[in-house]
Amino acid sequence: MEISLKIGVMRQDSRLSRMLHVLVHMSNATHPLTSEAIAKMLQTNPVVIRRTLAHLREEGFVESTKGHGGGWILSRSLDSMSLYDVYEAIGAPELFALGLSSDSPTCLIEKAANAALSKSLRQAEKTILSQFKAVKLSQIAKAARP
Amino acid sequence: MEISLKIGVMRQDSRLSRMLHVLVHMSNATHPLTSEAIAKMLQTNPVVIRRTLAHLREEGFVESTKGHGGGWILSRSLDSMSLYDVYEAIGAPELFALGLSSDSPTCLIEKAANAALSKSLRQAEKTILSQFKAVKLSQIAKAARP
DNA sequence: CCATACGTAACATTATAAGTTACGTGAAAG
DNA sequence: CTTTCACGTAACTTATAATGTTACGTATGG
Repeated sequence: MEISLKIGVMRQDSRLSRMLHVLVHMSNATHPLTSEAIAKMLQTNPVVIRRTLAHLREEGFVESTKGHGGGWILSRSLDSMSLYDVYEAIGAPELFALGLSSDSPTCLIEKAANAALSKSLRQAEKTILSQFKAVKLSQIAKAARP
Repeated sequence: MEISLKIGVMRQDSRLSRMLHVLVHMSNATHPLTSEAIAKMLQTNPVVIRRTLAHLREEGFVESTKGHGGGWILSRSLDSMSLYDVYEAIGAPELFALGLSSDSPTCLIEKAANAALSKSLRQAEKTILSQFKAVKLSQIAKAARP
């Protein structure tokens, strides 16, 4: 008898969540963290880690070094990084799962329906992004201390 | 030579958008609208229409009749239906494309990161849903009149 | 020179909305 | 009563993007 719990498969983009997690770990580390070690933390694959962290490196949030003793380190303080910064760094992925029926509808009704919907979503986007800007990673680190 | 424009494929859930569109059309119609006619409006397949409208029927927003002259009609006024009502009727689908890394993290840092993220998202959810509640379909219909 | 660790291309997997096919049921037209 | 229409629904396929995996190249420290 096999008791295999199929753990909640994510169909949503979890990169932001993962990067927040990693960055705080990095700030606690005294040595560079290897992709493999990070992958173990996040229960995923080293290549996935490298891929996503590469974006953060491009934005100057982390640095990577090769070879012995290499890995990933923070290049800025958690206090200088907001949730928004990380979100932007990974490419500002789509926030919403709801979409419009058509890009450029000719039907007036469709236009009006899309307008109503996107007005609400734009408003919510403002809410999210302003909250993202208001949260520094240092706050997360602080909240994680027992 | 074939010039086939691959029109923007939606990877997001467009059911809400589509249903808003359909319902307003229904309110203007003097006869029941067939799934096929609706599918043509929305540039999709009749079965997709029946599937989604079935939810609205269960909630008492529309009725369907079979056979000659059959199709879909509104059973309530657009003025009595909010965007939120439709959203709920189709099953209150996931609003956000961003997800958390794990359902029940044991890592304190992961917990803190997820908490920060979901706090923002919950706030945004409130924004969206309260806006959905504030918009009646009759407003969309009105906005669509030239 | 060898082990380590990132860089990256190429490919496989997965989940879900969406699309499609097929056939059943019921109702109106004749 | 038979035909046609239109919904009801099961079963299957498709599409897409994040995710996962394999493989190999490159740089670095010992």
